[in-house]
Amino acid sequence: MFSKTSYLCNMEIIDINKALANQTRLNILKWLKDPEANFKPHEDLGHFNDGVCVFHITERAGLSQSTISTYLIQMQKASLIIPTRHGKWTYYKRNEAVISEYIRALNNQL
Amino acid sequence: MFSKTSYLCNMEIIDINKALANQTRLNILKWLKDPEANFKPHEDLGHFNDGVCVFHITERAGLSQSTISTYLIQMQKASLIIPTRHGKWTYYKRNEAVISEYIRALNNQL
DNA sequence: AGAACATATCTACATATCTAGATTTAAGGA
DNA sequence: TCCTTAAATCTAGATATGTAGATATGTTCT
Repeated sequence: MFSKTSYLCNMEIIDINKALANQTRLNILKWLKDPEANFKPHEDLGHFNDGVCVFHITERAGLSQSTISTYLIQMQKASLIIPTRHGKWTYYKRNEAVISEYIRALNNQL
Repeated sequence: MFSKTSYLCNMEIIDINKALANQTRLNILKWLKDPEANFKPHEDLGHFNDGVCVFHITERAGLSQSTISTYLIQMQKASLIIPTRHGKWTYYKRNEAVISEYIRALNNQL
């Protein structure tokens, strides 16, 4: 049988390190840890269950919409965040399982 | 008073993430964890107290001497490794204090 | 001093990343 | 259906990274 924990392979760790090798992307991951503290409440949804929408992240980061969209997709490909579509908004939330597995992997391997 | 532990600032974490966003550099850091297992003994010195010389790391990595030298200097600038000159050889060993501080910082901040 | 060797630096080129404006796609509302 | 808005994709130029060959520097040996 397989263990319950998911192990990250080398390549995935490299992709995560690349994603976190940029101040804005690192900030985004930290901001998403506490959406209430870092973003204004989203009027149409009223909660942060699925994270924060691209528009608000763009606003907070101060870079262009296309740049932030590109960053978020890169972070999503590295499995750091999870997108959820609500109507015309895309919400991104942290993938806590992968983030803690990543830290555990560094602890063991580094 | 200041705490005894040294804290890594944001910029240093980014530099470490950049250094670790490459398979060869990540490998080098892991290899240096156990020089006996990963490198042949150095004839002229007979121990690994100061790590492993560039020549042996180059040999193990299979990239050019100039590439590995460049990588090692980048890792040193990110404080991940410490160079020691013995005659014509430069030995590099892990900077364990920074590495564990880095992991601790990720644990706290990520 | 001169030869030989280990490492660092310089130069160069290919590829990747950063970033934004323009365009396209998808969804909602008039 | 048409207009508006949010987000993704396309295009492009500036900058950074990956990587190696050539050269310079520092050290040891003869």
